Amino acid sequence: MKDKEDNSGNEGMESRILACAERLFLNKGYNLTSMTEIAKEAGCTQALVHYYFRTKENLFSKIFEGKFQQFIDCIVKQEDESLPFGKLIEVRTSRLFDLMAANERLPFMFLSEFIINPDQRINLKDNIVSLCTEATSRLEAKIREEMESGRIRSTCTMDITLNMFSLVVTFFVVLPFLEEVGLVTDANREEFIAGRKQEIIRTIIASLRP
Amino acid sequence: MKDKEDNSGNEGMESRILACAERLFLNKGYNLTSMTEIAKEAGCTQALVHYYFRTKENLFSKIFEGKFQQFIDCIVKQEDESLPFGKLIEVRTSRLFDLMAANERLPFMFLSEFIINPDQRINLKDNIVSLCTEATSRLEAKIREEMESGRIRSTCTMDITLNMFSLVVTFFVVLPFLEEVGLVTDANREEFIAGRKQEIIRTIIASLRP
DNA sequence: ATTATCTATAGATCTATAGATAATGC
DNA sequence: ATTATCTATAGATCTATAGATAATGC
Repeated sequence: MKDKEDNSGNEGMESRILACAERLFLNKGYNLTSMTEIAKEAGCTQALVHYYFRTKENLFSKIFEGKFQQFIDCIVKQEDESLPFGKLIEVRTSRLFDLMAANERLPFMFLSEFIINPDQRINLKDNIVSLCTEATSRLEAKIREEMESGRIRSTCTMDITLNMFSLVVTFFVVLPFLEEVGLVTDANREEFIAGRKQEIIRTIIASLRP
Repeated sequence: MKDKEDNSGNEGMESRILACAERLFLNKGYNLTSMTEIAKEAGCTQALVHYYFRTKENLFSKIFEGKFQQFIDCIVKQEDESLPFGKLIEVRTSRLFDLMAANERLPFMFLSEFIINPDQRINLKDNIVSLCTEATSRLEAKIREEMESGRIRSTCTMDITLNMFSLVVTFFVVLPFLEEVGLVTDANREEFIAGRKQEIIRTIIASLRP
């Protein structure tokens, strides 16, 4: 009865706190966000935030792990294996791109929390390994097959995966810069993002031709 | 007489402090590094750090701007314009890659300081714009020429630049993960990095074929 | 009764500065 | 004399907790 986790309406302080904490952690990372600030945003006392989540660590973990799971689920989702190779790459890239578009601050959260404090906080190492294995294993066989039949140039799964990841994620990390600098405006934003998505897919596929 | 900035030997507390601060800021970002910690590492009192640099902000700016300038100088360096297009892309990518290899924590410093606090601290916007303009302008004409003569597929400077930047920078951001997870070890590290460098160049060039 | 919320406060930091003392260069 | 260094401390935060009070469900 306690874990409603509803979030949908304006029901209850607990979800208000969670929502505010999520937004703040995503925008400023763990260390720059204070319990006091979360409380102020949620409209309650800072003691109440501790009442619900005991420690800051706790609150952060809850949010981070939720986001991470969501990320995994999306990536690992079973795709149609019968698709031709090019289409498969396209579907996968497209899905990663959309996920990032819906969570633009996610990479920043990862960087600021996981890379800075490798030892500390969350132990997602195993999670990450299995994610990578899962994400690449089904691709691996297909890639080998394509290479052997000469339909793509010689390369490896790691490189293809890194290329996909690099192109998609960096775009969203760089986007705020482009906006601040005026290269992307409110008017052309949607179009710019859609265009870049197509270009990334085109780049990956074109780069694989023999 | 005061700004020796020698750094080479073990001469003087001031350079010791600068060196320690640089290392700490690069590894943990501005907010996670305290003056106390810098002092402790440098082997002096925290008051002394203030004596030399007055404020933390000051100390950080000095280091950050130095790094940024170094970055600009390296990117913008005049290359041989007479090189064939493919070679030019290769030289440019290679140079960016080597710069990153020599400053693996740089992207992190950028992210943690510039993206989190866009308004705050350093006003590098103009610097960045002129860097981008400078970096792409000389390429622009060449790209148009290649496209018109059909030697590369239809694309634009922005996309090529983003591709280069994404592939190179993300690799170094991801590298610590790959190490932690065991995919890259001390034994294969050098080889892995060199291999990835070649693959990135190959990817960019291959993706441009008509 | 139990659950949700507040006030108040202890205990850690951290930045910055004032003021004392040691080292150095004329 | 000037420059480099230290000790001590003021003043801001911040996390976490204790203890009081208001709201809610039987």
